[in-house]
Amino acid sequence: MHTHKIVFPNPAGFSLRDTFTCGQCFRWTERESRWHGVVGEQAVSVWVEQDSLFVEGITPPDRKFFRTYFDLDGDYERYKTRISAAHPFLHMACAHAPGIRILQQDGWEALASFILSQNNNIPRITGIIDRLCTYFGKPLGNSYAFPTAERLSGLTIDELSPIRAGFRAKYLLDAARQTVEGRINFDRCCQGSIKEAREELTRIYGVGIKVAECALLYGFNRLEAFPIDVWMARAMSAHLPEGLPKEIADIAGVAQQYVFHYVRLNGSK
DNA sequence: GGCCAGGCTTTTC
DNA sequence: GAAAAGCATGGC
Repeated sequence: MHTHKIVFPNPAGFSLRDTFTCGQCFRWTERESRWHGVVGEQAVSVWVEQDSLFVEGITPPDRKFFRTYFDLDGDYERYKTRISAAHPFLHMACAHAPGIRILQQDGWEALASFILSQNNNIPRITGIIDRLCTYFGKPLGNSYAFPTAERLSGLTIDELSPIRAGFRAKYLLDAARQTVEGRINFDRCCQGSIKEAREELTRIYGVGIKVAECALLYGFNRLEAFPIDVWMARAMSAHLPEGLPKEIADIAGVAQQYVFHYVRLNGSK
């Protein structure tokens, strides 16, 4: 089958595995040393060879889109330097930080995904989202797009039951309906103050601070968002009881990702 | 079988 | 207001 391929210089230390499995996204799987996923309506495979990052699809992958998606213009060396300097514990977390980059995912997809993440574990979240896409997403060859808010907004709880989301189904439907009705201002999530952005999202039934912060960090390019889940809460009380140093408030989300990864691997001690 | 998982809403004190 | 219960599901 004929395919199209684009190539980027691979950023130093960038790890697809760490980036895709660190809990920020749920739709990438590894097969035969390549990562397969759907972004928007593009089903692609991605891999690293020597110093190059390849993105391949049936249709030509949009170069600018993927440059943004992988945050290839983000200076992660600079982020690590600043975060390391802010606190000894952060210095250690950075020293163990693998090549994670914060993906710039679609806002609606990130919002919906993290609504489904609450009081749940990553393997099961992945399963629910996989079923959600298979049942309700637009078919794309062998895979499916993430379903639109429009599609989901017309469903009932019963119709959503095959995805086995449990009590989260009603939250997802409220998010879809409010989005379609124009009650959630996505521009404000991207460009308003972080407080305004939070208010915009927590208007949704079932969206609290944690889910809002995740959606903002992963889906709305807000690096200052700082999600605190049970893992982060343990790490913060053990190592940063005074809170995150304010001089890195603008990149708190990046620090969060390194700490989250560190404590999941090593425990909070 | 109890506990936990990238929590939030509702109820109760 | 703070604390606890209830919520669906599945892996361990």
